[in-house]
Amino acid sequence: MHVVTLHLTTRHVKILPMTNSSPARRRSYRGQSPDARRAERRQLLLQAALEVVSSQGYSNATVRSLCASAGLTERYFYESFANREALLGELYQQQTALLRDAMLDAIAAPGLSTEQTMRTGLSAFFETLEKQPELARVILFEIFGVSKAMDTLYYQAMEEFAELIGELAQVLGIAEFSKPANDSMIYAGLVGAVVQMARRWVLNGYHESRESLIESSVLLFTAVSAHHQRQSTSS
Amino acid sequence: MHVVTLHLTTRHVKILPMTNSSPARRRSYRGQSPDARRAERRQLLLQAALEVVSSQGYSNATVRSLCASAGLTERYFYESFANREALLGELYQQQTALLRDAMLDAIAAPGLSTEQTMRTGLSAFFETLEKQPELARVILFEIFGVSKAMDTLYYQAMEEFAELIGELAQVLGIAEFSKPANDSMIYAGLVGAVVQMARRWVLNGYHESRESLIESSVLLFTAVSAHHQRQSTSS
DNA sequence: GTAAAGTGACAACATGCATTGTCAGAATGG
DNA sequence: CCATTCTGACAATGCATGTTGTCACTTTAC
Repeated sequence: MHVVTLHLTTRHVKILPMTNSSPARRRSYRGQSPDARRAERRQLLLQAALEVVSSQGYSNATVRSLCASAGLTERYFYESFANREALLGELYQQQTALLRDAMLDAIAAPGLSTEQTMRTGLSAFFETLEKQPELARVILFEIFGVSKAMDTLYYQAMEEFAELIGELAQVLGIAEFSKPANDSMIYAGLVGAVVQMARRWVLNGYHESRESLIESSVLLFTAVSAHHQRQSTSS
Repeated sequence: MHVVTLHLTTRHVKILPMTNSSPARRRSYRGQSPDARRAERRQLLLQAALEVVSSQGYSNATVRSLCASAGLTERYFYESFANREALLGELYQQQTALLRDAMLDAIAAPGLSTEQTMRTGLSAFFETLEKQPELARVILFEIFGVSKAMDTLYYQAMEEFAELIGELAQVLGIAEFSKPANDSMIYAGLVGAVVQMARRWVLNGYHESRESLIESSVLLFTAVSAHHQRQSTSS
């Protein structure tokens, strides 16, 4: 349903060692094929990661605790993931995709004005964070300082959101600011602003109303948009 | 020289065990008093932390590596800091204070207009980050995910910067936005925007010119400021 | 000169963790 | 029924680290 595609296809698939002599046929178990069982275990681990990381933090999300939460043993962890970091990366990309798709689906509605598009997208952003607090914690807080690879994932995600805003700006006809300023830098700044608002919101236990958050963030966007229009008409 | 004072006086001072029977007189060494030597070692450790953390990351800043970089042994580490985290916290607050004071000193110049104040403060911000890349790495990147306490320090610092902007906004007469929006939330957003721009800048190896960064961030501030003035005059 | 404080190198201990390996028992297919 | 696969519990290994302790040596004070 969404337009922008991501390049996040680095799934870890372990090649099972299999001797050629004995075919080692794979059985179905509990009425499920081997692949189905494996996929189910993988999902259990991802769900456990969401729970443990969002509640205990990344550093406490040890392989043991993750497996305990998933009701599985360590062996099945390494069946689906090369290591702890791989699971966390997968989790982050999964949750980021959820948030992104929610926003893209929201602004895909036809016939929206410029401000309506901003408001709809930002509304979906904050609504997702409010209704899925575990997602919020993972995306906004627990991703940091895990590893270089995870940091890279985070900055890529920020850049993607900034690029998305840039594309929208072009479509909506508010791109290209005055020369000394840098368009993509401004989009990055807007993303940083909204994310910082969201962090503050979550950190305060969602004390403010979602409406307030939406209005505050829309104000930033409209201010920048209006500022641009004034500049281009006055020159 | 700066106005805003921080409440960061949680220095760790270890009480040396001292038997009452033998006075255990403390000697001067290498022409320095015991306190001077201790202070020097403490500074060596802070300097080492800046170097190691900015270049190797926090997780690689082990007690051993920190001591090796400082040319001291583990004993002197625990003489000045209760643990690894204490040193990191001290380092972060030290570097944050450097950045904050640079900005406060810059905008303390008398007779600045609203936009000049914004530009001067932001200019000092980016200039400090450019001329002290180790400070930039520690403040913008390596602080994350270290511990709950460090996260709290970070969010406090962000909040302080937001409050500073709020105070400036009041002095400059651009405070109080329309009701549904939240003033302090908008200030927090502006801080998040500038910080995100700075991260992107550092991450790209300071590829863009500092001027470009300043203009982009000033544009955000002036856009919000102008938007506010239009709103208050039109109502 | 000498006793005590200061120093530096490094061992020792405890801990926690990722990752791999073992093994007995349960479930399956034929 | 029975060989094989699958599963779960958990031991074993290896590694890195924080933190404390030891000890020989150096410098100071008197």
